Amino acid sequence: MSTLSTKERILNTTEQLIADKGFSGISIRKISHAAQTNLAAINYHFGNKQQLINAVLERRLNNLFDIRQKMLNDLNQGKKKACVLEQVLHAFIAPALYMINDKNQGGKTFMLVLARAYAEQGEYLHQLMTTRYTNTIKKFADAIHRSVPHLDKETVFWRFHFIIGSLTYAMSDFGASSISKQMSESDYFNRSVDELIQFAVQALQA
Amino acid sequence: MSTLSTKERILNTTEQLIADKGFSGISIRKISHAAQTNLAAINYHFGNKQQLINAVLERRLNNLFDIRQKMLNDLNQGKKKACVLEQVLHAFIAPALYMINDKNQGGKTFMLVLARAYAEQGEYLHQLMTTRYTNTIKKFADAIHRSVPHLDKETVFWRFHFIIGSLTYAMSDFGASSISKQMSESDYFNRSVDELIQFAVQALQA
DNA sequence: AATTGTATCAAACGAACGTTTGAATTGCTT
DNA sequence: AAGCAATTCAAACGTTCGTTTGATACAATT
Repeated sequence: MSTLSTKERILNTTEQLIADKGFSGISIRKISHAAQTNLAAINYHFGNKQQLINAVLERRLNNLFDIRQKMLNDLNQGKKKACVLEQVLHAFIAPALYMINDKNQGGKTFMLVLARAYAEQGEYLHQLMTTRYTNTIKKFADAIHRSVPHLDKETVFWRFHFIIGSLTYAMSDFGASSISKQMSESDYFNRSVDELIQFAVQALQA
Repeated sequence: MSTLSTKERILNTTEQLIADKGFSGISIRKISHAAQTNLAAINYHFGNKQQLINAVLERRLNNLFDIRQKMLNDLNQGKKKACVLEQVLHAFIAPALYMINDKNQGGKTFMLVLARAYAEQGEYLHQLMTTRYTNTIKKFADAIHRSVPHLDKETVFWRFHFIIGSLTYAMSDFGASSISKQMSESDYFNRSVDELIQFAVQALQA
């Protein structure tokens, strides 16, 4: 427990509090108390509140997009032309949903954080997508288009957009886990990945 | 302008401010000032801040679900057995997106409010869906299932869920309107409705 | 005209907020 | 052991927040 540095403890605690209470439900006072540190420690380590929030988001997003990029690269390694739609979508969707099972990191917690961030930190996320992660996103859009060449580029763009929406919404529900309590949690995850990918495949194959 | 009652002015102003700044960006001080009324008037008319927010959400949602229910009823009137998937989805999706063009009401504004509410007022929305609007939602799920009887009920449930996610995400983007500025606004809306419905149809027809 | 209920207003309340400051404490290097 | 930088801490700053209060203005009814 206490092997974690103060900085890491603040990051983890902030992530958990955002997941529980939302961005509007946190304060650096609550965070510092829950992280068992001092009020000023947050400003010392992160500057101010917004920079702390940014750090929480970027820590996980960097990891998520790294994994996505890696999985897409592995797909393209064998054949450069042919792209199986199902595999491309899997490389995009699965890392997001499987972060949840990563017990070492608070993956499930971050799913809720990310879903909330789409509404409450939209500007900052949009900025990230159009700068740091834009290359990866473009590569995925290209790969999808290559796998369904009969669709025009604009339609692919729209549907990829809708799929991202479905994924975001699904992630949000995982945190809330408001439906179908009859399954075990891991069954629910696996089923979600399959259903979401099948959903996306069906939506893209006209 | 001033023909509106103070109560209506407060509702409209609150809606606009939430769309602009998010739920965490509003205060009853800012609202009362922007609505050109007094601080205490809000508590007088609505009780407290949360009840004001609830009133903003319910005013539009009641209208939205009324229209959805009506359109579904019109579909079922002719034939009771056969349901065309495309029409059912249209009855669900179109009212949400066409609220945007309703200039009399601040439809477009509310789209942003609703998208934000999914993340920031999740508990209250979920409560609304499982109480006041549950009948309408069930009827849509049934109608969809009847139109794709070859899919098992659980798959339909999942995919309907994903479609709601896509719709929510799309609505959120309308407010932000961050993409494809080349089209006119109404063209963009109409294109969105068509693309989203086609997307949903494709996703549901295995 | 007097009365009654509705609506608006300025003022004040305590609480919680983000940030800053300067002193204490720790951990590492010399 | 001394010195130095990195870290932690208690305390305070000014601001903003939601809510309450009691007085005032308005409208409708008797």
